[in-house]
Amino acid sequence: MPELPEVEVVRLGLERFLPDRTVIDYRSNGKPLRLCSETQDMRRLLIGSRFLTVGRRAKYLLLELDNRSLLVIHLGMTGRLGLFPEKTPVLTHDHRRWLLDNGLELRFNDARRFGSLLIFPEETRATAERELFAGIGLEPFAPDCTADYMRAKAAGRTLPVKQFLMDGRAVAGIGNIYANEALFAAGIRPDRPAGRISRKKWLLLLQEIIRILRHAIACGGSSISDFLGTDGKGGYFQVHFSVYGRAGQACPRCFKPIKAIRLAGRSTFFCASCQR
DNA sequence: ATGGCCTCCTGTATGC
DNA sequence: TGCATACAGGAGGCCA
Repeated sequence: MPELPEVEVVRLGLERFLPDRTVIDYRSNGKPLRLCSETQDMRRLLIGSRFLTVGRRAKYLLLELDNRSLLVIHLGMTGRLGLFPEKTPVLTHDHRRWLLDNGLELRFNDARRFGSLLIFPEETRATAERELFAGIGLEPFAPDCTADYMRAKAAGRTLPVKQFLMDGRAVAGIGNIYANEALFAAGIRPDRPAGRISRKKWLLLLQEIIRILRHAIACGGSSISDFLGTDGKGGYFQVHFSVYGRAGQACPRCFKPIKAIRLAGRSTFFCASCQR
């Protein structure tokens, strides 16, 4: 599922095509999503409105309209957004569709339906955003997301650092893949208690997180099985994976076999020799 | 407060 | 081939 880089790739795709487009129609196939606003609210607030900006916070996409309402989209594990000519056959998991004034349709496809689509009118959007993002940490690219900040957040925590990164309350947008990759790059074992990372290691880890996320965005994200950008094309950062999904294969640094364990139920990959 | 576990849902891979 | 099982990139809720 999409982590920060994949969501950012989708955002960049939408940003090229959505601004200035007016919504002509909205259709739902009635299948429930994890969270979804009522069809009547979507139609009332979106039809006749024009998209202005396409933003992102953590793994959420924020689409602002000219009536100042805000469409919030979360892709969950398998959500995809794509733009298609109106006549394109609708696929099984195309759950929601927005017809635009240029004959293209924005479609939300989500096999597992863990995604969310929420519309907030101008009056409630500020409150809604505050509640939605209340527990979410800093964006990794934000200037105030520093080693000292991370160290302070992790102080006293015995939780494995991988879970600390993925949990999003300190730093946003890092999921299973990029947590694994960043910890390898920084030479830190995923099961090391978050509170037992030195300042020097936090400096290195943050630097690697930023480098890897940027590189992944430049690669169009990671497509393991189902991530696609809005243009329907996959990313290729997966060819740069050092540890993720590489159990038993040679560590790119020392050539010893990569280990696979489960941490909080999630697949975890690391090199026991390079990561301490 | 913290951390572990479970759940939502479907598709795919693997093993018997 | 068919069937059962495990697992998948997220995230929120519940419980000890």
